[in-house]
Amino acid sequence: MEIGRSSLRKQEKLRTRKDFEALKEHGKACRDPFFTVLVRAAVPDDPVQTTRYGIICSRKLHHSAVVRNRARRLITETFRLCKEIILPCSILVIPRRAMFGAKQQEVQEHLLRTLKKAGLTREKQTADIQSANS
RNA sequence: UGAACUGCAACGGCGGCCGCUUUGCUUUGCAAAGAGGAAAGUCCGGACUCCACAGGGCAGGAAGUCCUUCUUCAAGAAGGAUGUCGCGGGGGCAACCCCGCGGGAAGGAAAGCGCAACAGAGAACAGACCGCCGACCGUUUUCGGACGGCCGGCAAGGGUGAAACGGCGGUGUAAGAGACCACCGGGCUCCGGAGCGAUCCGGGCCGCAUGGCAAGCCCCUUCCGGAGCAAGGCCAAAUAGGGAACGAUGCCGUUGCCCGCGGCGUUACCAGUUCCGGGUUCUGGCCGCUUAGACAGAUGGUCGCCCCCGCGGAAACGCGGAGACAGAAUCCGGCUUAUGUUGCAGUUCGCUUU
RNA sequence: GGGCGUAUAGCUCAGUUGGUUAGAGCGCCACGUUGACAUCGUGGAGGUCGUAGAUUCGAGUUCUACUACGCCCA
Repeated sequence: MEIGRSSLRKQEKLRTRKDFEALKEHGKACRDPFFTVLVRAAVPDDPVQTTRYGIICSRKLHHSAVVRNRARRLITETFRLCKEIILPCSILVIPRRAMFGAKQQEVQEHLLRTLKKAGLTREKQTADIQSANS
C-alpha cells in the first residue's frame, strides 16, 4: 500500500440528510484543537463496508467562503491520502477555528492522531504491511 | 528624482507527481473545458417564466439643470455648457465684483400647509431692552443744562442668534428712515439681442413688497401590472382524505384598495373552488441550466525553478518571508462596498540641476 | 439563491410633524426600617441611541453606504 495513489468517489461521501442526522445522534465524539470528529462503525449488514466521510463547515465558523472552502479541501485531501489505513466507518468532521491557516501535513497529523485515539486506524493490525512498504 | 492622492489596466509564470467536476470518444483509459473585477452587498434595470389580460381610478415607488453620444421602457455612463456652493488669489471702506481650482440626489419656496428649540425686545409682511429725539409736568441749577415721570416719534448704533426684513456714502430731519439721490446688489408673465437649450448680455420698470428648510408634507414633468428560477413545466411516489369558508345583492383569483374582468351551480350527501392543518422532504427524478454548470456543493494538494522583499556575501549563492481583496448557483448590464503589487496618465508638495 | 424586518441602560421596551438635559419597568449600588432577611421607603450610578458619511442652524428621528442579528419561500 502506498499513500498518495488513491482516488475518492461520490460513494465515499455522506450525501443524505439521514446520514448526517444519524451521526449527530449516535456518533462518538472525539475532540481535537483543529476539529471535532464524530465517528460510527460501519453498519454490519452493509456489504460494501466502505469508509464514508462528511464535513460540516458552516458560515458560523468563518464568514469568508474562501477560508471555509480551504478547510473543506484540506480535509478532503487528507481523506484521499489516508483512506486505506482507516477502518470502515462513517466519519463526520466539524472544523474549528484553530484549523484555519494550517497546512495539509498538520491536518493529516491531527486527523490520524484523533482517529488513532478512537481506535479506527489500521496501523496495529497492518503493521507488517506498513513496514514492508516503508 | 522622491512622497501623497485620484483614475485606468493586468494579476504571478513554467514544469513533475497525485487528485476533483462536466462533456465527448475507439471506455480498466485518453482528450477538451473548468471562478472574479468585484463572482460580494442585493441598491437598481433588463432578458426569461407564471399569474386567462396587463384596462381605468386611488394609493405606492423610481428619476429630476441643459445639449450631444452610447444605451434606450426606465435607470445608468462619457464629454461639454450654465447656475450654485466651498477653497485660494486679486480689487473695494463695506456690500460686492473678477480670476483660478474643486464638489454633486442641481425641478418648484409670489399653489398651499407646516417648522425654526435655546438665546434675544423682537423669528416672518416682526420688534422699543439698552438707546436717540420732541412736547408736557416735577425737582435742581453755576441758567449752558442735569435727573425723574408720562405721552409720542425713530429701525441709525449696541447686544442675542444659524438666520434680524438689502450694502455704502450723501441729501434730508427734532431724531431718523429707499423718504430721496449716486454707485453696487436684488426682483420682473417687460423689450431687444446671442444661443439648439439651460441660460447669458444690454435697456426699461420696481425703492426692495413674498428671506430659509422641499434627503418636511406637498406641487409639476417622465416612467412603472404583480411575483420571482425555491419563477415555472413534465413524470413518479408517498401521506391524508381531517378542519373552515362559499348556495350568485356570495366566495375566490386578478395589485395594497375600488370599479371592471375571469372562475366556481344550484338535491346541501358525494363532488367542486379557496384557505388552514397533516405528510414527504436539503423537495424523488428530468427540463428550465448555459462551449464552468454543481445540488453535502468541482476548479485542489505537494515539490522544484524564475519573479518581489529582508539578512549575510565581492559575486555565484545560502537562509527566512511575502503575492492583496476574495469563490460562480438562471443570465446580462449599472451602482456601491472590500482591496496588495506592478505599469501608465493627471494633480499637489519637497529636493537637485539649468 | 430570492424576498423582507430589527438594532436605544445589564434585560424588556417607549421616544409625536427634527429642538434645549433621551425616559419607563425589572435588575444593580448606598442609606433607612429589622436582632437578621424579605417586603417597603429615599437617593444614586449606569447611554459614543449598531458604525461611518451627507442634508440641516441643529439628527435617536431624514437620506446613503456598511456591520450584526432574526423571519419567510417548494
